[in-house]
Amino acid sequence: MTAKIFSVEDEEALVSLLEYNIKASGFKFEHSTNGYDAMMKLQKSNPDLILLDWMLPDIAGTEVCKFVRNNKDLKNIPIIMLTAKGEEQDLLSGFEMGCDDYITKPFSPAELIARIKALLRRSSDDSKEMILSYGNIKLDTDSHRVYCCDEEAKLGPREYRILEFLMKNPGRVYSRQQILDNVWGTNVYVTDRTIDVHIRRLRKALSNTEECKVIRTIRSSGYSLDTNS
Amino acid sequence: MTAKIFSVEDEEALVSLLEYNIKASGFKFEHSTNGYDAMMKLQKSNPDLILLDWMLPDIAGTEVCKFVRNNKDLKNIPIIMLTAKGEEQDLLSGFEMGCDDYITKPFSPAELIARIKALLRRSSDDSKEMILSYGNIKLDTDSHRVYCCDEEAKLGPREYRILEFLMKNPGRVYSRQQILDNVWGTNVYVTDRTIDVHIRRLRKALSNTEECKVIRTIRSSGYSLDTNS
DNA sequence: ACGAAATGTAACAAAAGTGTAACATTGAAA
DNA sequence: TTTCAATGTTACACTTTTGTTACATTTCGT
Repeated sequence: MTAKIFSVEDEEALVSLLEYNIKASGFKFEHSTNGYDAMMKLQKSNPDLILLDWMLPDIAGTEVCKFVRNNKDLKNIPIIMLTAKGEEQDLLSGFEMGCDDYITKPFSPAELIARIKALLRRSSDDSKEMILSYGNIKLDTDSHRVYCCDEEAKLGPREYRILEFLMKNPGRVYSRQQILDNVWGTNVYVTDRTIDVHIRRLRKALSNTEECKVIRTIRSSGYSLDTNS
Repeated sequence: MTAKIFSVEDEEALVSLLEYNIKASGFKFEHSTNGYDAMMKLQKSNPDLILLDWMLPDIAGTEVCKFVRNNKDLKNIPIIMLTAKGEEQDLLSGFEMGCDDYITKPFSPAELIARIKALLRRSSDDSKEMILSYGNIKLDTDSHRVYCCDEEAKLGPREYRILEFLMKNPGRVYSRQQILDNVWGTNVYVTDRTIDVHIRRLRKALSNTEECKVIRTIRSSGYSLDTNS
């Protein structure tokens, strides 16, 4: 039952850090030092989670990611990408490629382990493709499409992630800080007001009918997916 | 309630910078200028977070880190290490030692504070969802909704927090000062009479039926959640 | 019953929180 | 390159909440 983590990473020092911490947390550990080797080994290994460095000596992380997502045996394995600091632009392409989370180097093992556990938890109780739904809203995590009263709603990536996050616990109130931590990631400096604006955009996109107004404002606390009472 | 930050740092100028910014952000501040002193003081201090310079006059930061991690009372305290720029090697050893985050000198106070807050948030993740109930009153901390005789009661944020506080110990009498400290926070100066007004508003919002009148006044002592005798 | 202290009530102004639109920036696509 | 979509920030309007004050009412000891 112990999960297996597969890392694709060329920096030797980092590999031993990863191996040490991952094993210390009770997971199995395997790894490749380059992309082609990874693609070869992954088939046999069939791990529960992949740690993927975005900059590999041979090919880009995107390629490995694409390979995994196009392989029917591997496509549902969660991927955490490791990026160098300041390469924020990689993040979006990474998420578009189908990565589930990211972490910037250098990072704290505690945070990495926390993210690994979070992802494993998520992927174990989600069956591969999942359709979250609440009221008249449906969100397909597989195709990243959102339907509102049977019409497709067009959301930007950020709005999509916010909605996905809120839909995991309908009714629950999340503070702006919690939304930031979960959608943007920790150690990202963004004004609280930014969330208001994205909530506004989300509401606008989900305003086909009155029935669709499902984002509640809880003054001085945050937002939740709920009837507006 | 306010977190205590313990810094281990020998550069005097940096200490005052730290002290100023940390206090300005509402945290308590303590510090040592060397490793041995720190190890002595930490036991008694029991802070919520440690800021640890990696280069100390007497011993290496690793030693202090190791000491903390091996001490059962201190082992769960998050540690942020301060390193000089470009000493990537330190980072790895630091993380192996169990540090939770790092920051390179020189750093911006804003970033430091942000990281401190992020770590504190993570370590005190008290997202316990529960439904408090007393008599005909139900309070759902998850959705921040309050029901009185099965109807939803609309409370302002302050009233909500007062009720939540009172509901944690039904029957117990709290003085106005205790309510102030717990709902408003310490170091806030507000007239006692303000509480009377909020209690009034709370009662008004919870006045569906006679059954709902559950806030008792204890003359010259305070209020409690209780049957009105 | 009387007076003093404590509490209830209502009204008001200030402060805080939120909604909204407009703008600047950035990266990706054409 | 230009163009466009996504994003984050800011400014302003608007609403709700909040704390204070003044006055009414209650409680309690004498």
